[in-house]
Order: sequence, then structure tokens, then C-alpha cells
Amino acid sequence: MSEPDERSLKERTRFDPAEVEPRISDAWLQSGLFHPEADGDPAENYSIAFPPPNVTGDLHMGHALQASTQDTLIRYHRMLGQRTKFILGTDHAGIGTQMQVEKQLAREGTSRQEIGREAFLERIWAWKELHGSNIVDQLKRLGASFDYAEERFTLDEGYAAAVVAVFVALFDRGLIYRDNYMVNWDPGSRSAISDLEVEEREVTDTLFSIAYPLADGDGELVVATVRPETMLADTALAVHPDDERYARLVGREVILPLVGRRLVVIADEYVKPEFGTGALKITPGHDPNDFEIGRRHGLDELSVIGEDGRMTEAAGPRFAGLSVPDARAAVVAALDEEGVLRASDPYTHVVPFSHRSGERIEPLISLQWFMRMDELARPATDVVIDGRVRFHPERWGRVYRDWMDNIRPWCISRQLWWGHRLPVYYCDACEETYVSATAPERCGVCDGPLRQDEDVLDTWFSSALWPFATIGWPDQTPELRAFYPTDVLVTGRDIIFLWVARMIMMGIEFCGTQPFSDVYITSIIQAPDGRRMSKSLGTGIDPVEEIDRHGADAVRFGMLAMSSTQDVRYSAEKVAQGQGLANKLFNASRFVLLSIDPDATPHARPAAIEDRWILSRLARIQADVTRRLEEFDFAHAALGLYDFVYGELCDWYLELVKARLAGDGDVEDRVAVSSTLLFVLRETLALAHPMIPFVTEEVWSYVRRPGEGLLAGERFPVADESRLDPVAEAELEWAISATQAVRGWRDEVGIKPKVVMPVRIAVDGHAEVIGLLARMARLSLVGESAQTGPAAPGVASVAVPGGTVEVLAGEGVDLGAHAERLAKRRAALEAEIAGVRRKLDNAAFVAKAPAAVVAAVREKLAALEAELEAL
RNA sequence: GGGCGGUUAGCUCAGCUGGUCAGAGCGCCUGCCUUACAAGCAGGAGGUCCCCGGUUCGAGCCCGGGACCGCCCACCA
Repeated sequence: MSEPDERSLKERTRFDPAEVEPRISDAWLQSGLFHPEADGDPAENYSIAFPPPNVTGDLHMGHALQASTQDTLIRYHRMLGQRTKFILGTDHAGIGTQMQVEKQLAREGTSRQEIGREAFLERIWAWKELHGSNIVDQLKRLGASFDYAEERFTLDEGYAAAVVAVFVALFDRGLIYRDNYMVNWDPGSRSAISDLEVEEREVTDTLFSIAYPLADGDGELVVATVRPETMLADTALAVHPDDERYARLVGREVILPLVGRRLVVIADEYVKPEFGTGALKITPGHDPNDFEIGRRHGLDELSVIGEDGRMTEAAGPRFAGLSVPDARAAVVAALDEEGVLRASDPYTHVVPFSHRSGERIEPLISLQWFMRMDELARPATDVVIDGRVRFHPERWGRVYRDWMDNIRPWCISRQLWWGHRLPVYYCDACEETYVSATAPERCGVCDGPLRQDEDVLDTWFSSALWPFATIGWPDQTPELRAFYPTDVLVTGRDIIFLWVARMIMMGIEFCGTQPFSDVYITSIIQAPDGRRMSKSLGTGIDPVEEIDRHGADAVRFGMLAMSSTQDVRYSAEKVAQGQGLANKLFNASRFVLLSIDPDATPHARPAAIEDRWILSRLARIQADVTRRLEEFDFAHAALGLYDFVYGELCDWYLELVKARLAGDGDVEDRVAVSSTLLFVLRETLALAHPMIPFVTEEVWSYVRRPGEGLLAGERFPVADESRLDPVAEAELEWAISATQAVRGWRDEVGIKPKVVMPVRIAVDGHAEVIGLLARMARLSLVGESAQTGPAAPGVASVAVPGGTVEVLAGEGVDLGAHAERLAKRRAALEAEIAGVRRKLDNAAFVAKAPAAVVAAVREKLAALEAELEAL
């Protein structure tokens, strides 16, 4: 732990995050506050499982945003006195990580196949060791109060056991099965991927029209395709059953060009008669739709494209070995040669690409493991319908339900090496299959040797267990009992299906209850120009650099202030605003600490109206921030705090009490106002702490009382409604408006700031705050000016709410531009009065609008007229 | 092809169930080194609230239509 700043508070005129943060961070980590006792039950405890970042990843803006919001919640609840656990860990991120290391191997001129599975995995583990702790350190810098003592990794031993247990259980329930089925084959990663890892992109292809001659020589059938190379695997042609043009052809045969195979013409509802020629070639082996049609009609499933994205032997000697694009060109050339190419037209459509590798998906029939989802989806949909799980904003709940209602089987096997290997064992001798948590020694039937399935599970399969596998499941650990289910899940909308939905399904299935009760969907942060924030586009902004530049509190505040129910552009200004707030709070604290009476104790001891006012305002902002946090409305919580600190505490209250603190009043009052000030400061620090923990913790060390610990472990302030004081608020509101009116007048007229203007004040009431007005607007009250009622006009009248301030002749009072300002104001008033009159002249308005509204308008008119009169 | 979100000050965004709702931060202009903060303080300028209709005494706010931007889902070769 580094030493506290030795300089006196007086010298520290600026909050210095670089000096403070490491010190505070160490203190937190050593305090044990972040590591809760595994005691009590989930209802009284509070926990959040942070979405596990990729193990080799770096902190990006999305993490910074999500960590800021979650840590704000975590710190808030910890300060409410709950046992609070913020679960941290990283994800092995199957394809992503494996591809990074494969790239590295490629640069070294080798490949994973060359070095073999074992050596490859060693390389990845080494890579993980090298890059793995990055993000955890970065999260620490942000001040995120994770339970760092219990960091998890999805490939840890215990976690792996949970994965296997889940697989076996689901297999035993018949939900996991192996099947030869059409999958999205990603030639880039050489693996099947799930539907969710596919993204549609618009491309312009060529639509080729190819003539298939009838076997009996009686004409031809022309079909359109963008993938002529797949025709080598055609097993039928199809037309719509109601299509009269082709009715006579159904059941007859055509000759497949280039190959010579005879194909039957079938009728299927799927075919759209109006598209192209209304005839469709059917390639069950290489097109998802054709696959479905083929299964309906019992067609052969041929394959001519291999898993390497090249044509196989089955494509014939002429095309075997060619890449798909090359094969396409060759097939087209051959068709042309054969005289069956009828047309080629540009055609723009959307086609699937791998989200991971970026390569075009090659639909293939492949032997893979699948998981049936419908049965698990039902209860997982119910919990959202009946509100046991609530989405924020709500609309995402509907998106979730739509997807769940149409859920399809999930292809869970991946032809990768980095991940959880399937707990499946085959006996080659007798073709037995064993699914077991512990590897069986030998085949139970023929006693032959067993071989484990080579594949690993989709990363999201293990991620789906995150909320419970991280805290001990399948063992009934104290942690699991204390912290499952968790409370809130905070994540981006891009993984609602990939992750959120699956967690809910698995949580209900294996723990009997939903894994969290609220899902807060964060904004996606875009680059300032509105583009995606990404390293490759050069639009990325590094949160760590922002922390270096502005401080962690600033970044946290900025993130919270930016957070929204819609996507937002990164706003450096919001971060700067947060930096301003941290510095402001720090300096206000310095002022308080360096100015208060040594006998002060932190208690509300209102001795003047402004004391009652700030206590009232404090109670309001406390209630407001609390409500905002409960509603996941972080932007308003942060900005509301900002407004309170700047606009009420610093701009007005501190200024108002300076004279009293300076000691020109009586000692009693000085102690009283000092006490109130100290109280307000401490409450404000605690209120702000969940959002901006560093600066508040630092200042706390100066105001901490004996027996109190770190602010992170103290109580969050509860709004004291008995302190609400509408009278004080109204009076101060008047004083502030009047002050602003006079200041505005002074500035425009050109009265020097230092000049104290002699005035008489002609207003009714407000006696208690006229002294404040005088102080803040630099006025000296002459004669009976503090009395109520109209006073004799001075050399100029300044309108304030409910009356005027009559400026008297005096040193430095040079009216300068007063006449001009007066005329301007008069014109504005007249225009406004005309508007209000028009409204009141409208009989319908007076008749139909609520009486209170009409009265308010009348009052406004009277006030405007009074002001005009005074001028 | 369905669905969702957005369009408010030069920029980034707030504006709850329709009546001080036309706001904030930044930027800009003016004046102040006022004994917490000059990365500060005080004051100020700046908006046909995307367009067209409608409902209403009254509409950024409700309804209908349209334009543009963005996102999600989807098996038309």
C-alpha cells in the first residue's frame, strides 16, 4: 500500500486521480470488503455475475459501461448493508481465442494440425497466461469492486465438471442428441457454428439460368441459381404443385447437365412460381431449404463440397479440388460449352457469413451434436411473461419472447480444440456410444478400446452456466446457497439470445429458479461519429487511456451519464464532466475542512434558512438518486448528483455560508453551520460513492470519525423526509432568482463586479432572505430598504420576482447601458403579456381548462404586468 | 418480408401520465486571478422540438400518413 499524500489538504488544489487511485484501490482490496461471507440467503444478499470477458481480451468501452453500472449497483447495495458479491471471471472464448493462436502459428509457418492437439492446447494456455490477467487489472483500475479472491475461468476444473454434468444430464433427458443434419459450416474456423453466429450480409452475385433437358428429349426445364457449382449435387428439380405451366412435367425426369444423372421433377409448396422461371433445382446437400425439401421427399443427399471449402472427389475429376469460387467459374464455363447456360444476371441478395471468421457460410450436412430447446424454452418464457424476470427497457422482453417462441435446435458441437471436450466415448469395434462424466475404461459390450469425441462444445454452452457454475454448482456450496439466484444481469442486447436466454433456461433446469430477476440491457457505445467503435476501423477509444487522462471516477461518471435506453455516441464531454465533478467535490471538501470550526460535529443543526434549505435539498437528491438507481436510470442519477453538487451545494450553499464561517458572526452560529456543513458533506460523499468511489473515499479519510472504516463499507444515506422544507425552498428559490436578475442587470449595464451597489428593495415579504440576496448580488441596503412595500424609485429599477430592486446613485454605479436593457426587457415583457392575454381572451380556454391552470395563467399575467409597471 | 428504436440549440443528449418544457453538458460571446476549485466563477447569445394532416381550450409530448438514420429477426433459388 502506498503512502497517503503527504501534502496538506491546503496544498492539494486539484484532485489528482493518478496519485489517489492506486492508494485507494489497495485499501479496498486489503479491506476484504469485496469478499462477502457466504452466509444468509439470496433474498437478503445481493449478487451480480459480471458477463465474463474473453480471457485474452482488453477492456473496451462496452465493458467500461457495463462495469460502471454494475459496480454502482454493487456498491449501492453493499452500502445498504447487504452481503454483496460481484462475481468475476473470464471466458475461454473458443473460436476467438483459438483463431488468434492459429494466426500466430501461421505467422510462424506452421499450423495446429502440424503441431498436434496437445501442443496446440499448450500454446493456447501459454497465450492465456500471457494475456489473461489484462482485463482483470483493467477492471480494478476502474474501481470495480469484484470479489477478486474468487476469480473464475470457464475452463477451470470445477467449472469443467459442471459443464460435463450438464451435458450428461441433458443427454440422459434426451435433449442432447447426435444427428446428420444441415449445419452452418464456417470454412474459416473449419467448424460448424450455430445459427446465432451467422450474420447476413448483402452481396451481389450472378443469377445463372440453366437448362435441364428432359430425359425423353421433350424440351427442357430452366432453373435459376446463384450457386451453379452445387448443381453437381442436385438430386431433383421442383415446381409448385399448382403451377399449370409445369403440371405435365411433375414425376418426369430431366438430365443433370455436366453429370448426366437423371433427376425427378417433384412438386413442393415451397417453390415460388413467380420467382425466376418458377422451377427450382434441389440440392439437399448444400442448401438449407433444399435439405428440408429433400427430407420431405426422401431425396438422396449428395455432397460435393468438403469441410475445407473445396470440391470433393464426388464433384468429379473435372472439379475436384477446386475452391468454391473456382469451381463456380469452371462449372459455368462448362455449362456454356454444353449450351445449356441460358442467362446470367446480376443479383443482389443477403447471404450468411460467419460472425467469427467473416467467411461465407457453406451449408453442409454434417454429423453434429444438437440440443433440443423447446422443452427448456417453455419455463424460461414463462418467467419473463409473469415478471419473475424483468427486462429493462421492457421492449427487450418482447424480443426475447419472440425468439423463444420460435426456438430451434442448437448445434452445440464445434470442430475446435480449445474448449470443453464432449464427454462422449465411442467404441469403434462395436459402434457403441457412451456419454459419461467419467471416462469409461473400455467398451461395456465388446470390451474394446474407447475413443473420446474430438469435438468441443460451443463456448456459449459453458457460458450458459455462469451464474451457478461460478459459485460451486453442482455442489451445494455455501456460496451457491447464499448468492444464487443473483439479482441483476447487465449486458448488451447483442447477446440476449446467445447468452441471456440460455442462462435462464439452464438456471431453471438445473437450479430450479431463474438465475436473476432483472436484466438491464445497456446501450451500445458508438464512436463519436456514429460508426461502430472498433479497433479495425480505427474508431476505437480505449477506456484505460481515458482513465489515465481523466481518472476512473470521470470515466465511470461519463459512462453512467451516457447510459441510455438507446445506443449512444461516445461523449468525451460527459467524461470531462465527471472529471469536473470529482475535482469540484474534492475542492468543496477542502473548503469545508479548512473552514469549519474545530468544535463542529457532523450533525444537522440548521440555524438559518439556508441551512434548512440545503438539508431539504439534500433529502430530495438522496431520494432521487436512490429511486434512479433502483430504476436502473443511471444517467439521471449521475446528472442529478452533478446538479446538486454544482448547482446547489457549491454555487449557493457554500457561497452563502462563507461569511458565517469566516467568524464574523457569533461563535455559536459558526459551530452550528460548521456542523451542518460537515453533515451535508458526509452525506453527499456517501450518496456519490457508488458512482464516483475514488474521490469520495479519499475525502472520506478526512471526515471519517473514530470507529468508522472505509466509505465503501459505510451506510448509504437514507433521505430524511422530515428535513423537507417547502418554505425554505421557496424562499431560497426567490433569493436565487432575484440574485440572478440583479447580477444579469449589473453585468449588462456594466457595473464592476467589485462594486457594492446601494439599493432599496421594493418587494413584499422575503425578509428572511433579503440579506442573502444582498450578499450574493453585492448590494448594500440603504435606509429602510429591507422593509416591505414600494420604495421610492432610485436611479434605476431592476425587476425581481414580486417587485423591484431600486438602485441608488453611488460610487461605481454608472448606468451605462441601462436604458438599452430597459427597452429590451420592456419589449420582451410586452410580447409575453400579449401572448398570455390572447390565451385568457380565448373563451374556450377559460371555460374548459382546469381552474388551477387558468388561475396560474392569470397570476402570471399579473406578475408580468406588475413588472412592466415597475419599469 | 416482418419487428423495434431514433429524428429537440453548432455538437452529444434530457424532457414523467399533454398546461413555466423549450432544458443540461460541451462549444461560442462578455466580464472577473471574488481568500475551495482559472480544468474556476458570474453573465449572455443560440432551437419552425424531421415533414404533412388530425384530436384538444391547449401537442416535442396523443392519433394517422410520409421522409430519413440505425438495429434485430427471417428458408425466396
